[in-house]
Amino acid sequence: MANIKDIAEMAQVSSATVSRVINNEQNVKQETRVKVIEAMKKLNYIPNRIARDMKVKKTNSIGLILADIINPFYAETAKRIVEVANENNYSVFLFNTNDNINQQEKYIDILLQRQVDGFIFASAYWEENYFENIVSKGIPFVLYNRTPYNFDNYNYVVADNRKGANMMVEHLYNLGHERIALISGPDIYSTARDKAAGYFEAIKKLGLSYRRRLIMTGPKLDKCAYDATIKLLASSPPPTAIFAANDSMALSVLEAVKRQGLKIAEDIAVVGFNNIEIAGHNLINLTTMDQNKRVMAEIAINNLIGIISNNSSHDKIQVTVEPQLVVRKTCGSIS
Amino acid sequence: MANIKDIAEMAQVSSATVSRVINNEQNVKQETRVKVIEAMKKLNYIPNRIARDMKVKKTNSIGLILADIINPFYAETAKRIVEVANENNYSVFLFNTNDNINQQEKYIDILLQRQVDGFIFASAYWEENYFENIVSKGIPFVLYNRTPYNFDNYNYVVADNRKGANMMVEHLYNLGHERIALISGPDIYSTARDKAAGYFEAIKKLGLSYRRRLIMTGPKLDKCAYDATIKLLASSPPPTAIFAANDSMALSVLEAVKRQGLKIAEDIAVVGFNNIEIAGHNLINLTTMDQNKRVMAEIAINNLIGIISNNSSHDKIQVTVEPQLVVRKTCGSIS
DNA sequence: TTGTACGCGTTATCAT
DNA sequence: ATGATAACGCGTACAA
Repeated sequence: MANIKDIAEMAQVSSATVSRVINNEQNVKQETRVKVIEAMKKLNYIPNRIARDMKVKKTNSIGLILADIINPFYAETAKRIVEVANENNYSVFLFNTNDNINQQEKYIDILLQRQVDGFIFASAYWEENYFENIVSKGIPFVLYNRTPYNFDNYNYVVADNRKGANMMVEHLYNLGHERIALISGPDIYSTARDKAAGYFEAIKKLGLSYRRRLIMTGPKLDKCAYDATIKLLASSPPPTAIFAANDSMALSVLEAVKRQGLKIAEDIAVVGFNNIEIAGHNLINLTTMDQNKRVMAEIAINNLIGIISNNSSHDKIQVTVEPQLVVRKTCGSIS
Repeated sequence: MANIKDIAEMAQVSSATVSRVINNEQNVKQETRVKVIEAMKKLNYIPNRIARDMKVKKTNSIGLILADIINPFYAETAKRIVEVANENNYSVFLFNTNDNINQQEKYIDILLQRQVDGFIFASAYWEENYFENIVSKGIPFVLYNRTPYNFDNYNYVVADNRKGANMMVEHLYNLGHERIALISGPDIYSTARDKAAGYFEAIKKLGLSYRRRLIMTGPKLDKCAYDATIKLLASSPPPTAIFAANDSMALSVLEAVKRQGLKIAEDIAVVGFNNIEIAGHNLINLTTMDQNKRVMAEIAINNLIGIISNNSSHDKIQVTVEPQLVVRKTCGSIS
């Protein structure tokens, strides 16, 4: 592997000059520039980026830690984040916590050692205390989608889940539903908390009676959503609508409803949250809340890069994106 | 940011000793070890991994370049690759070519500069010449799923797409179909070529007549599959079965069939390839070929890591995994 | 068991 | 416009 000195030797210049042409600096004679470039070609030279990074103390790399890349919601945001990062000459390390609460801290440590310039967390738990640790190191990060319980001082890009859930319940109410069940993730996710809060808010606002029986939460999400649905359908009186806190869970709900021989929409309304791509498929037609993932992802990555380059950690990025109701067919229509 | 010297100073030892405790070497007195560890804690020390990497000439990082993380097929393999890599103390850089043929080479160059220890390519095009360039640099890589036209000397993990397609056509034939359409990606993907080859092989073997009209290929995949289906259904006589070269396309085919008011399975059989998770959903029930992505991904990453650590680039990893027919409902049943 | 000294491949400073 | 050289933070002989 040729290095900068080999090039210098072959081109009969100093390594400083070679460095100049590598970095496209202008103060170098055209003639010597071509000499150097030829030498680089001849030796198949590849600049050693980590040596450079060590010197300039910047790696142009970021860490993306997310909950589950299988979930289309995360896949869609990961795609956009990686794209925009690359366009700006950043590379991204991908980590997948698989919602395993112990991985997070380990991955952060690895990324810190690797000297990343910043983080995006799409995997935060409600109770988390080590973000302070990161800010104390002065390395910027933005929380995506989920937040820990105390995040007023952090950068974040989230959806207004409380409002979205509220709107969704109201939509179901307007369709004539009064027994609306909620199937949500566990409280360790801020998204689950906020959606539950919005749900209760709406229940109260609309004067619907609160039924503990209709609230299902659990850690295994998809698998849990299926089981929860079976239970709900067996209860009496059963709910007339089921609100799943995300589309992946809603898919499981649909599956359970069908398996029980009930007609979706007709016998029971089902709605989700996220608007993942498959939700719009005409074999699914899931009514859901769109989060504009593409825009959310862009805001997150662009601002992270902005903070990194300006080093102005003064202005916090705190964005709450309004979700939008997407009415399809699983919720049925006004009779 | 504290460095190894700061620790050495505070702990009243040499930096060499600090290095020893960082790397958990045994030849250091317990007493001094704790002194050092305390100093590290006190100064909130984080070892600078890129300085270490430069010294030892190994980064424990790999590059994963894939075609489209949105496609569940790639998402599912990416997840497993990242998981196994992490378990083995490797970090992975993720790049998404979005099937843009120009990105690939650029990303390879970036990864090379970043001194990755190896690559996994799940995005190769049929015509590609720069892999030789990488082998000449001695850095190992494995081709995943797709291959370029000349890959006998490379490591690869692929499915037997030819055989899989052949089996699928035969399955449809056994169900009574004789006009079987193929909707496939363009020939720049080895997977598309191989599936087409298997399709023709079966057509011939079964004595079915070849109809040019029934073969649709195109670059835009999903969108193209939808349009192709519309055309196929309008042709006369229309096919009685449509074989889509992957599940994502099959989903679009299903969508088009439904939109045309036809009954899936009853009026026309539809089958896919990949067995992505949603294919098993009981609102979809897509008949498809399972590729055992989890195992394929494990083979790829484990072997890559093996090659890296053994440095024995002698034994090539060349694995072709047998796909397995998964019969669900979109293909209909024997009447 | 510990310390000294050098090198990894760059960039940056200061000369010239 | 170019060169000499000192960092960057760490590992690793080699010596002690």
